[in-house]
Amino acid sequence: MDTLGFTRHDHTSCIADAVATAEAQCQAQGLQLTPVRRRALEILLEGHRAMGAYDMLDRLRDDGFKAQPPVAYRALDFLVSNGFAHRIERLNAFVACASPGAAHDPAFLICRSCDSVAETEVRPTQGSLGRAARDTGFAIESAQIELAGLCPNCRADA
Amino acid sequence: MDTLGFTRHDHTSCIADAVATAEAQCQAQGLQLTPVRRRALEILLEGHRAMGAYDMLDRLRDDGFKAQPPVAYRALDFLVSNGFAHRIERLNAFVACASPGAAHDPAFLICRSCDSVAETEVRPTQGSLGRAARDTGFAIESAQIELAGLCPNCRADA
DNA sequence: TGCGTCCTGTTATAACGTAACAACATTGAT
DNA sequence: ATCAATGTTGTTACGTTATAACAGGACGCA
Repeated sequence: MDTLGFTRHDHTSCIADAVATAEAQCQAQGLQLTPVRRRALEILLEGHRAMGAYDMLDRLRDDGFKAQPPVAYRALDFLVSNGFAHRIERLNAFVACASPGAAHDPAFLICRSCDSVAETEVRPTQGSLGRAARDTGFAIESAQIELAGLCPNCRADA
Repeated sequence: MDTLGFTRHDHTSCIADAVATAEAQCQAQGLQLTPVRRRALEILLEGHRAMGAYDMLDRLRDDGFKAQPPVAYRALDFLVSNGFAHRIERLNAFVACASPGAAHDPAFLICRSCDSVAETEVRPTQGSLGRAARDTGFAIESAQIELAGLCPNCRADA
């Protein structure tokens, strides 16, 4: 069980590593990490923070991309569907994945004060949730677990 | 651990009971279960099914309410903030609460085929989630757990 | 009566998301 | 070499979801 996102770390290399992982994985799977997609990933990685599609759009425009909404949504869809990012439903927003490449059922710890997001693993079919699903005959296909609260940094401020 | 929503039951009395519970609770807490709010609750209760705010709006209009979007959103906000309904983030939609009156951290089993929703209890601060949160110093304030899949009825059809 | 509070009615607009089509590049088959 | 298939981007236009802001009505209460 690994939790990232609220802790200090070497952020420059954290970005570089994540981009390199994405590159390698795209290479291996015949996916194209095009300039917009790559830049979108970098932008997400800059903060471990949820970012809306229109904020992403603005950032892409700042970088000189000709960007209408579909451009941002397509880049984000690519990142999400290939496991490089996740969508945070509660915020209508997106975060970079903390462990790209590894298949996982993520759960998110979302700070209501600074929107930073930490990601942790979960096995939804185990424990009480899985039991409840089995009891009713429900077949779980995907889980979305979002916990809201205060991150350690914002707790310290308050 | 109780799971409702996919099972056969006496639906007429299920609606009546839920409305009665809401009435009693409003009485007790000095809340006003006004006509729009009451009707909105009844509409949600008709199916154990997620319903969008604009669908609710249409239903209210059919019933003769003069309704613009804020009317539906206000009624739904009232129901949600007093525990008579829940918001399903994943669907931008709402369901009636399966155990109104009881304080609870709900988890939802959402059928991707028919949008019906079952509700089950969960204690997010226990188990691996709680452990992960404590390890990082994150203070959980609310949890939102949504499992998507196939309900028993839709499984049988397929 | 006049004040405060809560609720509703209404207008307008913000925020989020997508359908659909045109243009271009890459690849692979013939 | 050329053609078709596929995948990506650029663009317009629109659909869906949600809220700000203000006016007016109902009710309780000093």
